[in-house]
Amino acid sequence: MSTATGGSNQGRTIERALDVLESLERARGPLRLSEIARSVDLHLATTQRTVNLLVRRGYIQQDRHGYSLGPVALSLAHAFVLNDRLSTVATPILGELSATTGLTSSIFVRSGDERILVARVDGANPLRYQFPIGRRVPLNLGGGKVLLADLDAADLDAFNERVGPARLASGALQDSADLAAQLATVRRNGFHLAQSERELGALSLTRAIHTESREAIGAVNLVTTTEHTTPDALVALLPELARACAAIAERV
Amino acid sequence: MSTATGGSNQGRTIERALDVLESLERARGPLRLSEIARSVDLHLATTQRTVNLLVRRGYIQQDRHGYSLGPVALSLAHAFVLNDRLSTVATPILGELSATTGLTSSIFVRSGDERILVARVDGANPLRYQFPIGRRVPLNLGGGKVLLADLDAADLDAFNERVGPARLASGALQDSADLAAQLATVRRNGFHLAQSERELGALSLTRAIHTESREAIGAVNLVTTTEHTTPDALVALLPELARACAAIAERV
DNA sequence: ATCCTCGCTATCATTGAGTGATAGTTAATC
DNA sequence: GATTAACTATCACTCAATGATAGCGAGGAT
Repeated sequence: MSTATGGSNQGRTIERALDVLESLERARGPLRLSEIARSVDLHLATTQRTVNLLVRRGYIQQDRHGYSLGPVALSLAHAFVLNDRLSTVATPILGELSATTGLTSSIFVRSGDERILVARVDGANPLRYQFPIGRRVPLNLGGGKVLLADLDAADLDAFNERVGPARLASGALQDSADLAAQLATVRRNGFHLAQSERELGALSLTRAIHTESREAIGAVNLVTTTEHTTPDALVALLPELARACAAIAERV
Repeated sequence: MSTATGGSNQGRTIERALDVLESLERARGPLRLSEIARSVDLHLATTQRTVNLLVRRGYIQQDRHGYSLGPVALSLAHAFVLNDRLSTVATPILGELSATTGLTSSIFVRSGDERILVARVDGANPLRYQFPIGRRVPLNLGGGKVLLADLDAADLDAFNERVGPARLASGALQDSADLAAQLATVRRNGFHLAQSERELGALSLTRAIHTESREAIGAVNLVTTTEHTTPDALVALLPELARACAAIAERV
């Protein structure tokens, strides 16, 4: 339940404050002080001091139902969007990509053991389900795999250890052998084609953005549904996708 | 330069981490470690530990030019937008308000000694200048005054002491007597009409959202320009504005 | 009325986590 | 190849964070 730095011992205070913030991020409604304390496994007194400080600074707000994230979250995001090189460079390129393909395109980056959607441009055919900016999504599900492909065996094992197997939209679990096989395919092809992984009927084509030094700094995604397109037709758009990735890598 | 908790001594560690975050929020580009240290007045070693921790957690990212805010800012904002009662309740009401008036409407809340734009709906006549969601704006400039109107003399003095006089778009300073007079007008009229305060040629009509207990939880804003509307015509929209505020207060 | 429970706040002795001075490393620049 | 810049690592000291406990106020139940 907790992001739990466990009993670890360095940077404890700040780490705990971030745990509190993220417990509110995950919550689907206001939390009581005691609920926060429980979810991050902190003493009530410690939680109280931390929460009150974050309230004073606007990171948390309180109403009669409890505590939730405060408006400063918006300020940070606003500043991020203004300054972030990758998202400012990528947005117009996603615009072209969506214009030429007619599909929704998006870009995401790795953050810890998840990925975060950083920018999105909707295509002509709007999607039924939402994929909103800022959302945290598993790395080992759908297009996230292109960001795992470069991990060596030890790092991948450690990753699997930390996050466990992903559950597909079908309900099936994706074990580590499945994942390893798909990562090999990604390495061979340079892209990932996802069919009903995150969402039933969803179809996505994803490619990593590599710098000159082969480091993946993010990935670009084309999303559609089986109703609109066939897998083969989507893969046929790979050159467009690759061009967008190259253009972003060049300008970032 | 620093948000400086000064030499104060409680919650120091977390407060310093937030200072670091907000120094990057204010920065108009990547900052070097030493620049962060200077701007928040911290020892380099302390800054380094803090920054590295925030990098590990995704709140800060590093590139060859230095440090800037990380993508987790987006995740927090995403969660805020999903959960915040006020903004979810207000958005459709702003939609109606903008539809009937044809103007851009927005809602902001107080956060510390500033206000933060929480939601906005554009009108038929798009504005030349941007007023983006998440932006921090002075409380003592433009519509922000409706959130200061209920302060007693001592609190207002303390506020003026902390933030100093606002500078109007004309370049003139607004001293504490100016401010006090305008706050009295706000109390009498129940709204504030701003003419070229934040931006030359801008015209805005603002009203606070009061709960049953008379507490102001935010404010609603109608913005236009002198080219499109006269002050009198804008004030004539006050009933619409008041209705929106009442509707929000009722449902929040 | 009286007794609980719940949600939050306040106090305070203990101690170990954060601090900051210093030295080290890497990489670029002249 | 010397010099600067940017960041990292180490470590003894001490002060700030900690957590146990007590307190307060509001709302319900008996």
